[in-house]
Amino acid sequence: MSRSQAEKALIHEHIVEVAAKRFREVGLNGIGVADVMKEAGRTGGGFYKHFESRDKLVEEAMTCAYKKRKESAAKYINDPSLSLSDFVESYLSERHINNPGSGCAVSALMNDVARSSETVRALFSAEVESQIATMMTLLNDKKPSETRAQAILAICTLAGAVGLARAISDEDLSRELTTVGHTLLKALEA
Amino acid sequence: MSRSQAEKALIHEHIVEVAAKRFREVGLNGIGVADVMKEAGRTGGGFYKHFESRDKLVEEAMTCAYKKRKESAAKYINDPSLSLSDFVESYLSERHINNPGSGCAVSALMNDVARSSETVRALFSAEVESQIATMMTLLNDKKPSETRAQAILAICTLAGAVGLARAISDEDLSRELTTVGHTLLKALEA
DNA sequence: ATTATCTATAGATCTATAGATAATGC
DNA sequence: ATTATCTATAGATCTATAGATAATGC
Repeated sequence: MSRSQAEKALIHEHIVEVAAKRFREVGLNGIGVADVMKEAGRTGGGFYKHFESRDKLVEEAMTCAYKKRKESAAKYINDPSLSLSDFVESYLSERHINNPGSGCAVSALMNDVARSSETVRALFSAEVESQIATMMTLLNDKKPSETRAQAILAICTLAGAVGLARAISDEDLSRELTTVGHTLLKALEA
Repeated sequence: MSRSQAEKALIHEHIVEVAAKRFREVGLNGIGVADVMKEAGRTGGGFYKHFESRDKLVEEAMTCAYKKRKESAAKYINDPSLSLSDFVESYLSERHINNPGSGCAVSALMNDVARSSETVRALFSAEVESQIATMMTLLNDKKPSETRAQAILAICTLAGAVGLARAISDEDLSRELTTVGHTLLKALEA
């Protein structure tokens, strides 16, 4: 019934990954610890040998979601054949809109985070700062003095568009919102 | 102990107003019906003589929040001394960021709505469509063919900025995000 | 008589803990 | 012996309902 410490670490990581996915799908209060454990293939009672509290799971899950997102954003910086417009297209894609569980936690959970602990909000702040840095790298700065302001415009627009597109039931309007990428790119070129 | 039907209607309206405020502050699942009743000066048990279910309260509260927001947006359209930049400044003001309970329900609850019923999402869709129309009126269209795209850019940017600014714990970064208004207005003028 | 509100509570769900079980690791 | 996991449950909270109470309105 018991496991080795190495196995426990893998199980711990798996629980965090399941939570990171489910929290983005149903919100930070949308699933209980017993169900997260169940979906990770464990029983609810074992939870508190892995986490001090539910809040700690939320913190680890957010950190996990941010880390995975950074890894996926890195390819747009490292691959010279990919540019800002590819990133924007991917961020506003139907695939991203329809799969919050594997997508950007910033657009999926900003409202939840606004009502969360200082710790969760601090992790979120660091992630937004990191996303601004990534965006600044993707903007090949014609006007260096405006690069940061442009990066902030891009992030607010993208996060807003995805958040709104997911909330809207009218599929045509939802799709229309994602065309904001073209308007944004035009505005950044000007 | 009982009240007249006229009084009941006033009480009903007051319960909806309390819910509209509290839902925007703590999320659609952040407060129970008993506490809403208590804050409206009633006891929890009377709730179901006013609403068929908790979901119905959410629907009425969202409708109420949208209606009040439309009234407040109307003055930017009707008063010729107020322009788009005044609206943007007000939307991104510290006052709006710090008071979600009396602010725009779209930026405060988009993530919650994305996980809600078809009815709630349909009400949200109509509100976004209405905000696009308002924004189009505020944009004195130099290029009419692009007015709608520009309105969508503005709404995504503003909703995103307010959502992010509320979630971020770093006050300097939060304030910096609200300067996106200048970048947006410049982009719309170009 | 009807009904708006109140008190009380059933039933479901959630966080966290206690104690039992069975494998690890010195 | 230690510990990772399991079963079971205490205590809190939430939606919804039942029955009592007291005012309205024909």
